Amino acid sequence: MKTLRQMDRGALSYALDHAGQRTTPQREMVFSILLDERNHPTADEVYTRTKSRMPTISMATVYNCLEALVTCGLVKQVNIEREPTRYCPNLSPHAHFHCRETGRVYDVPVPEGMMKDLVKVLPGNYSADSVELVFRGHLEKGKTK
Amino acid sequence: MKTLRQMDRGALSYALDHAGQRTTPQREMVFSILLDERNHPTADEVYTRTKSRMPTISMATVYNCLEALVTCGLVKQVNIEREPTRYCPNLSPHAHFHCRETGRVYDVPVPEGMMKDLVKVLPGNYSADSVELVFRGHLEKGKTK
DNA sequence: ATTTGATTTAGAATAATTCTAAACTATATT
DNA sequence: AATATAGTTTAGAATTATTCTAAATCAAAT
Repeated sequence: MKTLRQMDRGALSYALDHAGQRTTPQREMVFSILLDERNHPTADEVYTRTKSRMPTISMATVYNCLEALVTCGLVKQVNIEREPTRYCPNLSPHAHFHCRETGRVYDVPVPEGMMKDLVKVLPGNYSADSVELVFRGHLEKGKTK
Repeated sequence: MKTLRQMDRGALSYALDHAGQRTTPQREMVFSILLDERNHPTADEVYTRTKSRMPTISMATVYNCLEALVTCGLVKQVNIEREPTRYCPNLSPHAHFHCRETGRVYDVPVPEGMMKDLVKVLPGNYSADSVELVFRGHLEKGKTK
């Protein structure tokens, strides 16, 4: 895919505008890159991919764009151990699985309502607005995914 | 508490030995510091506290000791967002709650077997050896803890 | 047409962590 | 007990992801 679909473009402009931010070619491109290959790239990987289509973009701009996308809620940051932050445009509730062998991160869909149920383990005076569930391990041979 | 309790000392020596590592004054001190105040200190905080009782210790040694404790299974690393790694000597299954206001991290005990149940959301070819559950939010006024 | 404010950019700065190599310590071996 | 061996500690340098800075660019509003 070379460019943002109309639907995604609309969602992007709407979300950015809602957060008081402008829609720019760089932000569109970075968002497009994230949607294009949803393998939880790092900022550096996003930079490399973006640069191939928009050679003048800088690393700082990639960070700026990613931050803008996170701020306006279209992208989630995924931090695993001390590794570089990864970026994930999957907005539906899900967990993450981190393969120790390949280092890859996979989305794991969770049953409807599970994330909300988890919050119930918290004592009454704890109020959570985000729940993060990360598994670490390895993929059994045979299936790669 | 000024020094390691006999029980903890034994557990430490046993665990280190089991991992092919020696029991040293520095490792004992760092372990003692972690057990003493269980508020998920960063390496830097551990360094400061340790230095007050063992002024010649170096930062590198603190990192070495923490790594040794993690390797031999007595301490867990807790990574929240991009903040410095924190260290937690609580070995029973628990979740973490990260207060956005104070930055503090709290242990949240979870019901028996819950962590194991969570693994069931994974597809068959995913094999997890660790489960991490982190809540983020704030503490309601009134109770501080 | 001009002002204003946001965005992009390159490069410098920051900060947590890891690495390096020398000094030290403890254990094992003679 | 003396020596060799291997693990540990130490200070400081190196690394690296990320943030900061200030100038240049751009777009919207007056």
